[in-house]
Amino acid sequence: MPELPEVETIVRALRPKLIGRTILAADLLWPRTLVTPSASQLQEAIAGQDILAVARRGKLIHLRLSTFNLFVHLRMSGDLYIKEADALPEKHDRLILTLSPNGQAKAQKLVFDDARKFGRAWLVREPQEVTGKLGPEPLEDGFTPQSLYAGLQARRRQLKPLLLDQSFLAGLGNIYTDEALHRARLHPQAMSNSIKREQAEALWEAIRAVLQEGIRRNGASIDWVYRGGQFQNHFRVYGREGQTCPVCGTTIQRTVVGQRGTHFCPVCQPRE
DNA sequence: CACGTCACCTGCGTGC
DNA sequence: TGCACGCAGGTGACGT
Repeated sequence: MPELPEVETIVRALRPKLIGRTILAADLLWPRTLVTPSASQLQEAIAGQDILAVARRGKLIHLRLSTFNLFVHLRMSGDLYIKEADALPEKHDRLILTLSPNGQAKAQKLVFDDARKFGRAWLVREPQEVTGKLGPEPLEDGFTPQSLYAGLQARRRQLKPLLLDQSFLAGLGNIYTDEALHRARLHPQAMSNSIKREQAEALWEAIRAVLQEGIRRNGASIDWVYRGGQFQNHFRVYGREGQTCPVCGTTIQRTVVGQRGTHFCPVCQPRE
């Protein structure tokens, strides 16, 4: 489900409900969900931790706690939401955190739900332990047309796998990469070091535009997991194989690049 | 360093 | 209805 805009949407929804509350207990239902610490150390470490801030780094959800930092990566099918404490456990619940009551609100719990079990959580002292290898945030000031151009020149890789590499840029996934490349009129398999300065500028602009539009529409919901987003109704290429390009009317093609389904317009995005 | 392949998992849609 | 198959928003560990 989630790329940067979907994670940002979840973070914005959770932030006002979580800040100022205390985690009372943890219940780990699928042990591999927790990378660190060990399941036996989790309870003692997390009980009594206050939630000071709720943030996002790339696709990671970051809860800043009194003395620890909790990170959650939703991977393919994860979701994170608040339920009433007396709600029945569901089939795909993997980690449940009991929250202190919030004013007159009833006791609640923060649930990490993940059908495919790819999602992961970390409870660490230092954020760097989890975020250390991530590339720049595409919507922050450190990411500029110049830095993107320099990064592209420094590598010799196909554009799509490079943009999916979280150490190159943090937050793009399969959908937003296809959408950004289409907006920038670049072929997914163009080599990064062949990109001209003005093309890099167009790509920078396209990346920011698709992410901002995704956030504005509360993300994309394209399967049974995520709810509420509208961006899926505005895809130009993703999932539109056989339909027409909204720019030129050509039939959108689907191919496979780096094991990922890849959608593009052969006219707007010529291979050259 | 770049790339291909597999592994991790479950569930849904399609076609026979 | 059942069943096999392909596909899925992500990443990490391999081998070449």
